[in-house]
Amino acid sequence: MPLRLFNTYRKDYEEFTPLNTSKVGIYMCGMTVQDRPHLGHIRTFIFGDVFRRYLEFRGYEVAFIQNFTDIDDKIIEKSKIEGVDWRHLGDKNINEYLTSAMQLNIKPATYYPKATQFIQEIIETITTLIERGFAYEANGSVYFEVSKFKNYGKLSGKNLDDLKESFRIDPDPNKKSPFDFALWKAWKEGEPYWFSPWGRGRPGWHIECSVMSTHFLGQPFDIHMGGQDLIFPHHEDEIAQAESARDKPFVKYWIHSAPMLLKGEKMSKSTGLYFAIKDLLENYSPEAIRLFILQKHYRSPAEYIPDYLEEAEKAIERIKNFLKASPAVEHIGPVKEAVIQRFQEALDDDLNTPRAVSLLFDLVKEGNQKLSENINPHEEKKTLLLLMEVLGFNISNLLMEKVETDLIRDVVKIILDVRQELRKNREFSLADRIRKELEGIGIKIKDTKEGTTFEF
RNA sequence: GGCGACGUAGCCAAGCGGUCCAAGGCGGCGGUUUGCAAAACCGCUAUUCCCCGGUUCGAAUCCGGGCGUCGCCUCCA
Repeated sequence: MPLRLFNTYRKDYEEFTPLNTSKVGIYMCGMTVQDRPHLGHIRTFIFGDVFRRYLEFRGYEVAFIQNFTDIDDKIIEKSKIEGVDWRHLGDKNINEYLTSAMQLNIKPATYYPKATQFIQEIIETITTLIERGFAYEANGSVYFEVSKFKNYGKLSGKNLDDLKESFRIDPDPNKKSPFDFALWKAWKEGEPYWFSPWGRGRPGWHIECSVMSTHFLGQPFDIHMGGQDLIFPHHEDEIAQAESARDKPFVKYWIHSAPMLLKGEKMSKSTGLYFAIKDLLENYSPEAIRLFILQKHYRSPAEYIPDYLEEAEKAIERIKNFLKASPAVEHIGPVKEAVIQRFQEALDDDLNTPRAVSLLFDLVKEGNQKLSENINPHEEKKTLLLLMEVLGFNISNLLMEKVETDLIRDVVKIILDVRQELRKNREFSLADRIRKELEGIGIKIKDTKEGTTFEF
């Protein structure tokens, strides 16, 4: 079965065939780090994570590059407002991302290049673009001349005439045309700078991605991912730069994920309308956040309200209950091939994670049925764990009990033993009171045929 | 104004020409189990897929026209 993906460049589904038979290169457009990572970013990155895991599951070796753009206008602006060094601001947000990503079980990238680590290569590429006649210098800045690149607008479906109609900002007087974009920005007092053939300055916003992606993955490379909001102008400009610098196609497949909405509006740094992922992780489990995201197709806009995370939390609870209620699985032993087949069909179909997720719950249901008939559901459980692994759920998290020490366990056991006596003597009101009070401090107990169980 | 996406049960969300008299999750209702709970199981919860036309033997699925929502066109995952 071929893997079918929606390629933004063709605006249609395409069968995935990597440039090299067994190796796949993915460049995930990461954050510009002027602000804290939020749910919208995480949605994109979790899809990237699942896509990568699925390719690995299918036997590909994946090089996954995710950048941090750590120098640009907004970072400088924001650091001035906050009165901190721009590097400090960037590092803070990068660390916040990496910590949250780890909690969310997002596989670490092969490399996390930063724009400031590639200034020399950026300068070289800009020099090439000038030499080849695609760029020009003006007052210490360098601009890409859009009219020189014949395919401009191909990715975003825009043409220069339409853009002309809709141009909304005052054109920079240094530019030959308002569509031209900066490759290098001349230094201004109080701003960070690097030395270049055009004087002091810093890179423009799009060039770092063209340079870093091809540095690690070559040109062309297989997959470039990111949010839909990057299609224009960011990715359009990346194509123009890379293809003009090297006369070679830039990227084979462009994969874009839809935005996270908040009260009907896009969650975004610029509006301040967002939920920082770190804050969310204080109230919800990483598994619930992942489930919530994967229950929607990556190309559909998704509304966020806290209730949805609550719902996902309950759904995760259902899976957890099954995992805890069923016996541990052996390493060897059969899995449900038919379910794995359907799982693959779902993900082969442009990464249809909602359909893939539904199989998880089918397995839980079948497994529970077996449990209630006293049959060991080892096949269901084994298959479930396998599928969850591919979807990036942290299995040990699901199986792990929360904060508890041996001492507390022993104390609770004593209490429950006494309660058991009360129940035997049919002193239910006292037994119920113990249950209720234990629940009040976060210890849930269940009376089953095999005895009373508890969890924190 | 230009370009694009979408509108499926109380809510979230798959399905994209027949196998759909429409997956899965949350919620609700009834039952089994339990001293009562919890968990779990069983059954029910969209005669219909925004509206109106059309194509077809057959449409949630294709086409046309409405209405509505969102994204991009300026920094954004």
